[in-house]
Amino acid sequence: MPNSARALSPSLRLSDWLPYRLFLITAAIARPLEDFYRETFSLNQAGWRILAVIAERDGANAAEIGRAAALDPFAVSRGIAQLVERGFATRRPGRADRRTASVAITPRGREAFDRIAVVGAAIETSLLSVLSDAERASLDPALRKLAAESARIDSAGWRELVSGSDK
Amino acid sequence: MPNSARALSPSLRLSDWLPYRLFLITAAIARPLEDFYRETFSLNQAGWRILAVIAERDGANAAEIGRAAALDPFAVSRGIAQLVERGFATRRPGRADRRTASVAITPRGREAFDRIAVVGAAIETSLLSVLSDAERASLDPALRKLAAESARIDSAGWRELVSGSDK
DNA sequence: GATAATTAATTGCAAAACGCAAGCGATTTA
DNA sequence: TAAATCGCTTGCGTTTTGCAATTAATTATC
Repeated sequence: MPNSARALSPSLRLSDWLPYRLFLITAAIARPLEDFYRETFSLNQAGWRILAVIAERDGANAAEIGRAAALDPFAVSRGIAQLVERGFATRRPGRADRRTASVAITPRGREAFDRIAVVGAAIETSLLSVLSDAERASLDPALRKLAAESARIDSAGWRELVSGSDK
Repeated sequence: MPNSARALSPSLRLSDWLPYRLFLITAAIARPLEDFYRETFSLNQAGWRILAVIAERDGANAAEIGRAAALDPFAVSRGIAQLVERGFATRRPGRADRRTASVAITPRGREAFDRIAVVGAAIETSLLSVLSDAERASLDPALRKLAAESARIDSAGWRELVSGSDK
């Protein structure tokens, strides 16, 4: 293949581009859920994500939360402050290393999480209901691989992508 | 099934929850690309998304751009302003209806798009390379269906999700 | 075992992004 | 032709972000 073909059009066909398609789906899903927890509990996205993390991993520290919720340390710190303010979480110094924060969910926080989770579960059910069994079955491992590869891409940074033909 | 079972634990297992998994992948992919176009062309997310839309659909108006890029009219208007300021696009009144804006990409804008598209294409290639042929084949229709269903969920709003067992 | 270096997390502040009311032509409807 | 509507933009107050600097705790060095 003459390389002029590529030079003429790297031509991302936007509507076919995988990251774009994932983005549109993710954005459409997130919107109604966000409306719900904002109106109902005055939580912002970071607050909700952190709440969800500590609902599953009670007592996590800020670094763990950040990793699980894709938030930088600043956002985590502010998000925790919001949850504490709402009475949804408590923050105490970690047992072993007192530089770390141990963030625990409160009963009120658990209650809020459960109510948001109902909506979240309904969204997931709706989504899965339009897929065939075969699609559902192959989606899981595919997403698992995509998660691993996207994490690699993220940590490697764009320079790796732009320099020579990788791999 | 006694409804107490459900009341006890709607228990979203966060790490298995489809919207969460999609979100993590999308966020990880978006980060390095955003770093690239921010550092290289001083574009923000909205600017890049609009640029990508007009690269494919030259002369689109604000409403079309908004739909394709998941942006509200305010964000579209400001994003266009940013592109015009950078010399990447021009804004003129529409031919038929002069209330609408016709946004065209300039040669400089095309050039910037092509350079960003190279990085974007590399990301996609990387992602697809970790999937088997079978996974790649079933991913496309699955995402198509998920896109349709997520759009429906979005436009219906959260009230539909929380009220009675839907469908 | 004092001191320097590193780490985890937070705070303060300036810059950027956002939400929304109001505005302005252009067009459609009555 | 007057009123209503539409497509888009602007202004402005609020919120969110990004980052430097800070604090407190821990680890490494001599």
